[in-house]
Amino acid sequence: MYAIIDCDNCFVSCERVFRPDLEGKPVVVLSNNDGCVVARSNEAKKLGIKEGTPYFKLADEFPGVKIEALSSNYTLYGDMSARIMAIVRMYAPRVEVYSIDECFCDLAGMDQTFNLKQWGEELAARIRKWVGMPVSIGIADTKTLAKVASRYAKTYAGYNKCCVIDTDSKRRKALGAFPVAKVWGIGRAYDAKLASLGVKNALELADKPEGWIRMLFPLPFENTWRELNGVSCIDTTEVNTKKSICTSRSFPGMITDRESLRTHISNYACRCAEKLRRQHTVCNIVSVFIATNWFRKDLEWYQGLINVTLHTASSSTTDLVAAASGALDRIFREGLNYKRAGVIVSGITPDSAVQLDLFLSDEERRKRLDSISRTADSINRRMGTETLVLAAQQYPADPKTGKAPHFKDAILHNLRTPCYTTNLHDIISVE
DNA sequence: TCTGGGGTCCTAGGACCC
DNA sequence: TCTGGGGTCCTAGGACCC
Repeated sequence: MYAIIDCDNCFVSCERVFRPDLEGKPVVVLSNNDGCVVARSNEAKKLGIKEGTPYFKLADEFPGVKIEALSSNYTLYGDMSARIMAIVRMYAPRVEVYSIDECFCDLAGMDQTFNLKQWGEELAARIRKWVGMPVSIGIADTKTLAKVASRYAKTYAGYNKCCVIDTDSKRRKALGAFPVAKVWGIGRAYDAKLASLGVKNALELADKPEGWIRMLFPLPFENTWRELNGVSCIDTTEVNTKKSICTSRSFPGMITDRESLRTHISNYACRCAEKLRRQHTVCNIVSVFIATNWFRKDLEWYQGLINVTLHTASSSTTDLVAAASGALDRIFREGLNYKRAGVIVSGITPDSAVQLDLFLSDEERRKRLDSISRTADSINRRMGTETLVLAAQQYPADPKTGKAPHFKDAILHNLRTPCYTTNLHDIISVE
């Protein structure tokens, strides 16, 4: 059996823990640059606010409605998430953190010893009490069915935050009332195709013969179909080393000059290098992309993407920044208004097994990797991010203050809330 | 004026090899 | 009229997830 523990409206709920005045109100949390809605409270969902709605359109679409909007505060959400996962680990031996707001537990063996319904209700109550986060728990034979169960737990108060699907009759009943579009692994495109084939609910899909699935759908879809029929086939082993790492941003305004773009790209490459080192890996492909504003139909649309192969796999900031900077020059076009850029690293392998560069001694490589990047990592960990940066990462100084702005300030967060749990200055005082 | 960021896997098609 | 068979690698793009 598997359990999924899923936070209810995660980002909004994190904010409400420290802002109880937001209870019962329509609340949304916004993406970077306060761009669009990424999380909604139940009240906001009820109003009909869709995920992904641009913030600037909210006022037009909902005139006269008071909607509380907040910038996203990932430091807060990450810390709350870690606390929740720590509690889950007290309740189950094998926990797979699937995303910031949900995790799977492999309950093999526990189903004989525990009353799973009671176990889930207790866990949900404990998380609510200790962290303040409402969670919904689904338990079933497969992850896909557990997801179905968790949605029932979320929707109907009668389940007391935990729904268990442990018999075939319960499975059929649950799937029969479940729209196929809400099944984990079925998105817009598959839903449209299934609708055209006359399949509306999850049970109708589960009851189709295997040959029908194989003929009409690609491989991964078959796993979803199996899981709906109670055959577990979505891997449970947690993948903790990523196969590709991306750092990208949209700019609050538009950028036309190459050197500003280079500063941003250098910062993205640096972030990628840090992420590589954190998972003890190196990469040998560095990709850079730049793009103009897709939404501005009045301006020329351009997207440039290029891959650069490194002679020696590396996670060194200097190597990656140099590669990304050179790549930028090959795709940059004069006279355009750039809105978005990013760096992707791939070809990722463990840093213990690096193919040596013919022209670089092992000692030299180690020196580069360890002495510079690792030292910078430890200084930045101790003194705060961006205490030590490459000159290439430095933004031009503000003429008024004489200080160079930080990378993390290049994004708008006008509605940001405090880092209640991770910054001493932000701790709430109660009078 | 203002439209996010970070991942996974699979497939189709083209260039090239023998 | 009729133009093989079997690979690899790369790129671009599409599907999905959060």
